[in-house]
Amino acid sequence: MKNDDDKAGPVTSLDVAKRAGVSRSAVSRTFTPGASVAPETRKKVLEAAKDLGYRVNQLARSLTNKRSALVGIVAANLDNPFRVEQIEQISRRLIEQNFRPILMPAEASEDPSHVIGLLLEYSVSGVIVTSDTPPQAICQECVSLGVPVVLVNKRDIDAPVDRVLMDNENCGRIAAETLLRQGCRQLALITSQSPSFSLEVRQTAFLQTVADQCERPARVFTGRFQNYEGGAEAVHHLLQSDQVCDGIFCVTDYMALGALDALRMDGRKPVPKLMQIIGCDDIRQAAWQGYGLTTIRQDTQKLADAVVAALLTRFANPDAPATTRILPVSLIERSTTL
Amino acid sequence: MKNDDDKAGPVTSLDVAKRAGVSRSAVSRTFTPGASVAPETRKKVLEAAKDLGYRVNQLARSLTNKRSALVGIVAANLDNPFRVEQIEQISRRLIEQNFRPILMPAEASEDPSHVIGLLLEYSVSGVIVTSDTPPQAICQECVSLGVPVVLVNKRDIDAPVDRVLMDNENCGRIAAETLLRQGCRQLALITSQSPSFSLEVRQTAFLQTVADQCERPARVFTGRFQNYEGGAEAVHHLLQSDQVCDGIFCVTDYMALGALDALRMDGRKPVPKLMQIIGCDDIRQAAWQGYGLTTIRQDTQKLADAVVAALLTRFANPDAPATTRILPVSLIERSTTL
DNA sequence: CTGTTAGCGCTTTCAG
DNA sequence: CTGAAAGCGCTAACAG
Repeated sequence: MKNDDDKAGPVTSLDVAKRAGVSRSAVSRTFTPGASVAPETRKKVLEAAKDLGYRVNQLARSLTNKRSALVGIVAANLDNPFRVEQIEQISRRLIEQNFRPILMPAEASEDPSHVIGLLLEYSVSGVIVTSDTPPQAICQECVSLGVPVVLVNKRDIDAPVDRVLMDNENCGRIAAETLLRQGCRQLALITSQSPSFSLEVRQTAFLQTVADQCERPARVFTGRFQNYEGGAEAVHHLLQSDQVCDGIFCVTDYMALGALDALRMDGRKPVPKLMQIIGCDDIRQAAWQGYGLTTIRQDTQKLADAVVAALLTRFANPDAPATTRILPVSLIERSTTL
Repeated sequence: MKNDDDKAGPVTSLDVAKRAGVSRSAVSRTFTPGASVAPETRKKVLEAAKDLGYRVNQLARSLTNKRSALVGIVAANLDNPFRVEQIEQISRRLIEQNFRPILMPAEASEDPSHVIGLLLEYSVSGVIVTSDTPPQAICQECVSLGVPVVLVNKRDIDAPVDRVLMDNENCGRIAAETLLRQGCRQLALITSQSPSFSLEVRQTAFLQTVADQCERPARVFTGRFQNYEGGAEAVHHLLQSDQVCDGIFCVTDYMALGALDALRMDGRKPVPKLMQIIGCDDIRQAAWQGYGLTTIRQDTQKLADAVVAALLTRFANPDAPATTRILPVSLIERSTTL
């Protein structure tokens, strides 16, 4: 039933107004949730809009509102399946709440400032950072522009930004306690040479727990990168060292899979018989038949909920003090532990 | 050196103009690539802008330009690492070209129309679809609104939209020829019960090539889903069938990994000795030590380049006939073939 | 090269 | 509840 006007191009609220025989304001109100329009008027407008194929121009709307429904997501390390799960869940929640996520993949090393600047030009109403912790300066700038920043699994910072973390400390603790409970006598920690904040916390908690509950301190082996290859590399160091070891905590599943494969390839230390291994994150690959990795799960859905909740709360109350949400983790036992 | 005015809020071009002692137009021109401004003026403007912390409001700019730099990416199946690589590369290219990608994860099954509608409200200047082929109606609508659509690895459609495909036909052919060349006598095809367009083409080409070059036709086994579990499921069917078979083509690496693990778990058909297997896509996991999957590679960087090129070309020439870009593929031999 | 003027499409007071 | 009018921040035509 589309009635092409003479002039092509997108249909505006004025077109709809004319056809419905009302004013632009009436049209606007019809499409503004919670505005007062007579049911009669509303009906006429809706009908005209449908006939014409009208769509609100959100850009124009944002211009007056001073706030768009655009939200930036700054993400690095998309090769790690865990990161992907995070951003997928976050995007979905955002869209459910009628936001539109702008995805900004960032180099792992690169300073997120630049990318955040790019977002600011688009009047995003919020920025979610899952890459490196952005410098304080840019956070301050966002805040002073009224753009909330939510940091996911990032270090604390001296700026009023909200954070969502999973309970990294507990990850390390649970890993250590589980391995010891399963009878391991000499533990090892596998991590990356330049650990991010989360990894650092996991490491420290693990090492501390081992120190507290076991006579032998855990040994530490590292790979250059926080990925599959890094895990394999660390295992090579471990095997070369010829030191006794019967239980490993890998700070991420992504590294753990590399470690596990390297261990199996080598063959001297069958898992879990002579070597037990626990990862962290519960990426889908951990559950694959070929791996069956025991790990510590964090629920990316809950994480996404928390992130979006943080954002919404902040919109409602821009001047509230910065908050930190810590999400619980749980052990998932599969076949790499006894 | 930020000079807070009395009135807070974002700095506008007028603020900069005043401070630099010029008109708003001069400011606008300074920030418009390829506009003519006297170097002197430009300098003054830039300085004032920096002092004030000015940022162009792209939303306002888009409103006059009638075209934003927003580009929608509609993606499903983000659990498949290959999809993730695609969208990561595409996002990066887009950002390099100063676009901003809006990520719309879609349910695999769901009709992309709705999601595209959400994008249209934001005056996106293009839509890239890697999920299911959207219905013709919505494509028509995009086109008539001047919003180019680029389909990635999707079926052709009766609407003027550009497509980027990899050479799926060659994938199937190469797989068949390679397996036969390596001495396989009885081939099998593993695919999903409801194959997407790409998979269908790969299947058909594989089956056809086998029919042409081998006396025994290939057998087909399917899993319910196009994923790891689906691959494993198909292998179970294959093993249960008790039919002879010494070479498998899996239509995606993602399925192939599940197939490989199931085969190893079972143990009766060691790979590659008694069973050779070839996947397709070359996801990173295929190269993992634990898998070493022989596969057919498509270069996601080239794909991203082609997608963005299609978009740019279309901007330059909106009325050109629809194009299809087909990207070459190549065999990567690892350890699941002899 | 520069400033003035007139909108882009929408929302939002403010009277009626 | 409704319409008229003003303006969000920017750019594009046009004279100068």
